[in-house]
Parts: sequence; C-alpha cells; structure tokens
Amino acid sequence: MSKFSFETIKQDEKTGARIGQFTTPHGVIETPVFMPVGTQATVKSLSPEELKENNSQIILSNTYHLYLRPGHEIVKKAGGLHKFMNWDRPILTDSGGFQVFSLSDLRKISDDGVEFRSHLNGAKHYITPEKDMEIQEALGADIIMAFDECTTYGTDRKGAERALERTMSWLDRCYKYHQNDDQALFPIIQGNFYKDLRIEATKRILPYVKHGVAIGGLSVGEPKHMMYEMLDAMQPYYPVHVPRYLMGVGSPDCILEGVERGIDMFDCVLPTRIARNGTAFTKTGKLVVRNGEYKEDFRPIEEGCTCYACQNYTRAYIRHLINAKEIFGARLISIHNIHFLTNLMEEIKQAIREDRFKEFKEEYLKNYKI
RNA sequence: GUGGAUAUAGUUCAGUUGGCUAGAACGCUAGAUUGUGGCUCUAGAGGUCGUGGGUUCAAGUCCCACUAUUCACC
Repeated sequence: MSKFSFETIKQDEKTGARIGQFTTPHGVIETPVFMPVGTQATVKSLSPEELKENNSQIILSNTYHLYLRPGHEIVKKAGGLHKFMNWDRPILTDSGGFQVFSLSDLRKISDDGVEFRSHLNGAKHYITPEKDMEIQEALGADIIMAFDECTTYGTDRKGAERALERTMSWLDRCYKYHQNDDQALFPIIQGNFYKDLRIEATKRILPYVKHGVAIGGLSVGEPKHMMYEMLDAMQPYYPVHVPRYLMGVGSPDCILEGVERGIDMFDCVLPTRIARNGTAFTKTGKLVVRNGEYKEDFRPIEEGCTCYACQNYTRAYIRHLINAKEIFGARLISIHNIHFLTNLMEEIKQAIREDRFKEFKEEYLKNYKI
C-alpha cells in the first residue's frame, strides 16, 4: 500500500484546471497549491507557525544548499528535515539541478555527473544522480526531485537535445537507485523551448512516473508567452493520475495560466524575495511599499486582506521598516505575500468547484496590472 | 577680543603645479526580482563650488574683504 496517492476531486469542463488531493506521509495536500521556498531549511524570515497561519500546506527546500551546509548527514542525525526545522507538514526538496545551471560559472558537467565549487568556500564537489538520491534520502523530504540538467533560454537545438538526453539518462539512474517508499520521486520534463522536444520528453518520462511529474527549465528569463506555448504543447501528454508540478513559478498571472493548463503545484521565491526588497502583491498588481508615495499612507498594504500584516500594520510603518532595513519589515511583507498567494489558490479552487474558473481568471487578470 | 582652521550635491567628503559639460559614498526618487549565491541589482534627479571683488587667455583651485562655522588662547 503506497503512502502516496492522488485523486482528482473536480475537473474543470472548459480548461485543464482541476482540484486534487495529494496524499503524502505528512498529510494531504489540496491542489492546486503554492509552495513557499525555504532554501536553507527555513522560509526566509518566517517561522513554521506563521506559515501555517498563512495556510501553507507544503514547503520546498534545497538539496544543494543543505548538502553544503549544514551537510545532509547532520540533517539525518537530527532526525530528518521535518524534525530539524520543526515542520510537520509535507516537504519537497529540489535536487540541485537548477543550481548546477544557475551557478554555471563554477561547474563542469559530464554524462556521469557534475563537478562544481561551493559558493561558500570554493571547495570542489562532485554530484552524480546516485549521490543526489542519497543526499535527498538523508534529508528525508516527502517529495524529492530527479537530478536534471536545466538549460538556459537561448540554448541551441543541439545543446537542448544533449541536455535532454543527459536528463533522461540521469532520471533512469535516479529511478534505479531510489528505493525508499516514504519518498515520492518526481521526474523532470526538460526540452528547453522546442515544442517537439518538450512533447518527446513528456512521453519519455512516463515509465518513470509513480507519484508525480515536474516541468522544469521554464521561467528562466523567456517571454511569458513562450512558457505558455510550451505548457500548451505538453498538456495533452501529461499522465492524468498524478500531480503536475511547474517548477519556479510564480507570479499570480503565471499561476493562473498554469492552472488553466493543468498544473497542480507551484513554487517560487518571488513572494519572499520581493518582500525583502519592499514589494508586495496586491489584486491590482505589485505595490512597491518602499516608494515615497506611501510615506504618509496609513492604510494596510491591501484593504480587506485578512493577513497578520494587513490586520495590524500600515504602509507608512512598513515602508519605514524597509527603509530602515529592519527585519520586521521583510517579515511583514513576506507574511502578506505568502498569504496573498495561498489565498489566490483558495479562490482558484473555489472557482473550479463552481465551474467558473475561466471567468474568474479573466476577471482577475483584468484587474491585475503586470 | 586675539590668533588659526574650514566653507564644493540632502549628508560626509575628493578635486593634483590654476586647464574640457565639478566627482564619490551614503541618502533621495523610480524600476527590476520566477526549482533564492540577493540587507541585491539597474537607472535617475540633485551643485550659479559661502558672498562680493581682484589677478589671469582660463579660478572650486591664487589674492583681498565680508559672512558663517569651528578650535585654541585671553
């Protein structure tokens, strides 16, 4: 009896949008879901309690970072990531494949694995798919990701093909090495921005799909319409019975477009990152709280918002905190931004339930200034 | 009161033996941020160089007076 299962509760008639229940060893996740990112075993500036208050169902953490510091063995000794960071809901760890791509000036990729230098102290490390599985198993997340090669926007056809072949061969090795029933291994679909490669990749990962599938290599600086075109191309070929995870997305508009195209899971650093730089999500678009026009604005970030920050603090105060580089400012906007996205997911689910997702999305995007 | 020092962007300061549209840092203003190497990154505004004279082809720079600030001593 598997510890994982996915059930579609409601399928939208007009679009790919759907509501699902994803059961994991640490509880049931209602999809579509947004996962806050906690790279270093913490969602920057927030406590697990605050995340729960914001209805975060699952968080993401990062293999690359935890492997380098404090080291996966220490996390294992602590009793696993859940115990280590005091988070008893589901956790997903990214494989580090993306870091290999984003830290490219430090890396050397071969078919066997990746050699790279630590950004912390320059020490050389070598990661293979097998090693990556070993690390992610030690970390102990509920969902783990295959070790993949993520290409940049602008990679030529040959490079994209080569990366896809490598990703497929690495997936095979991850799959064979991974023998832990407590963890769901998600294959990652690559193929850069070539529709036929994307379709081919979506088909080729099918034999490796047990509990879920991820779409990687998007949202890497391309125009948004290109990402949507790739999603359109892949949509007919996804497995139906598992959740689909669009990695690294995103902004409210991208999430809506993703849900419409059958995506169930999203993660993004955006809400916490822009919070630290003084920008908040609102239903009408981004609000740069740091700006001078809010100096004497004693309204909450967003009128009617039920988050802790909006219930208790004003734009003028938060602006002051951000300008004074006080940590509490980053905390308050992070709380608001994560609340904003989890609340968006609630609204999306409600719309799907009531068979009005398409209308909801169009109305929402009419008000949301990108 | 006497003697010295200083006066350049909002602030703290650079500015060579006089030589192009006077610079920096911070601050300010506005953008960016998508599987987090980010208290980050990008751009912009802002100065009749204390005031008034003088010397010179040319003065932020040299000379004089005044004003302000500041230090020391009466």
